[in-house]
Amino acid sequence: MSKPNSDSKVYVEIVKQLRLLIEKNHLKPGDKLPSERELSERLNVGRSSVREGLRALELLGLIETRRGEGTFIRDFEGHQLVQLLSTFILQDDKAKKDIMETKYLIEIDCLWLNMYKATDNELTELKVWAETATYTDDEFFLKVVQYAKNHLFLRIWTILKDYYNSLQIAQETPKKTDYSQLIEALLNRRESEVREAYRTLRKLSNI
Amino acid sequence: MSKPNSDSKVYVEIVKQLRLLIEKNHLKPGDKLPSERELSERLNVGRSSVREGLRALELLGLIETRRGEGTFIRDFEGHQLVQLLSTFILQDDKAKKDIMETKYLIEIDCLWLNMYKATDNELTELKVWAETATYTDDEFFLKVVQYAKNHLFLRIWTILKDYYNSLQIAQETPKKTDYSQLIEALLNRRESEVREAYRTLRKLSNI
DNA sequence: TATCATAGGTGGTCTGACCATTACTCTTAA
DNA sequence: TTAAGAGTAATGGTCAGACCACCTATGATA
Repeated sequence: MSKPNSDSKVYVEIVKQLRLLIEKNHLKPGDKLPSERELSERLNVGRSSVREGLRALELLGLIETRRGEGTFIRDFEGHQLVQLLSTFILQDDKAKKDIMETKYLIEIDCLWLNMYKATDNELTELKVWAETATYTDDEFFLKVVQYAKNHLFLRIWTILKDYYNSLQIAQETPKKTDYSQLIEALLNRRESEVREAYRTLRKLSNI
Repeated sequence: MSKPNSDSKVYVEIVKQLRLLIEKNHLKPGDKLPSERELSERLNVGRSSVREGLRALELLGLIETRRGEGTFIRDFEGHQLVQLLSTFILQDDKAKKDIMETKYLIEIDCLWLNMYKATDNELTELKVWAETATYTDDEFFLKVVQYAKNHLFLRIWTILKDYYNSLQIAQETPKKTDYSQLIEALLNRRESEVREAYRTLRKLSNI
């Protein structure tokens, strides 16, 4: 290691060096990293230390290793991370409640945004789909969130959804009429009606 | 490893086993994990593999290791998750509108949560503070978000706030009366009143 | 030219060794 | 009896070397 920088652990230094290497060489997802042995030599550290760093990055979903081939930069979508963290973090009930609560409120936010942003055409189209097609709850609300036309909400909701599903909460599937009524309320552009429809769909007492 | 389960890598199995161990023994943040050598023996794997798993968890902020002492579960109530998620939530979405919109809606969500969760005492205390102390808008809403008692919202809002501030949006500072009226509305537990007060404070036409 | 066996490179894992730091234990002195 | 100290055990940190399993490219052979 060029700069052990006193007390920092070697594997952390490896991670930093790898980041620099990626940045310097403009490496993109799919590109190959140097082999473990080469990194070990170039950085003047043991191969096991290199591996500790690589394994951490792999668990984060930032790289991908294929035996016999090498280590590659990954096009990370984050699902790996979500899965892993959820199993650790979601142990206490408080966190579970937070996730449910947040997901619900953001769904309502997106419904609200729909009232102002979605066109009648879009909503009508959505309604037809909701009444004819077969879909999961996630698929329905994905459309709702998409129509809200806010990329941030889309991203946040997507992550929340993954966490939420990993909770394995027993829950009745809403009826088809619940969904179409919700959209009907959106078409009427009546906030209270929308909230009421959502409450019914999710079987919530308040909100 | 009792069940190598075909192709899964050993260090991933280690991570799983550790999770089970934590769950089974009801280990809390601060508690000590078995030593690397003991884990290596108990799970019948090499110590280096154990270390790969532990290092990954450490980089995620889930555990903490102290040389000479041992490995401990960390209080991951905290920021590690946010940090990691934020990098890919907000990496290229700099759309001003989205950030503003999301921040406002989440602030309203938190206000709403306050109506149900915050005690009269808390709100009164907050009101006194709002009328006497000097504070920034961020500081005020930080308290609001905190009183909402939802860590997820707290994390999301904190990130949004930073991005929002980096946008350098010209905006009038709300008056002190705006803040106290908002809290007054919370104390009355009237949703419409709260929304109206927030609208006034942010000088928004709708929402 | 097409096919296939071989060798070399790569990650995956284990073992054993040594160091630095901390915790523990037991002796010794006040 | 108690407090201080020295010595020992345990722990994480790191390295080196050895295999193995797998993939790829090379090159010889049919």
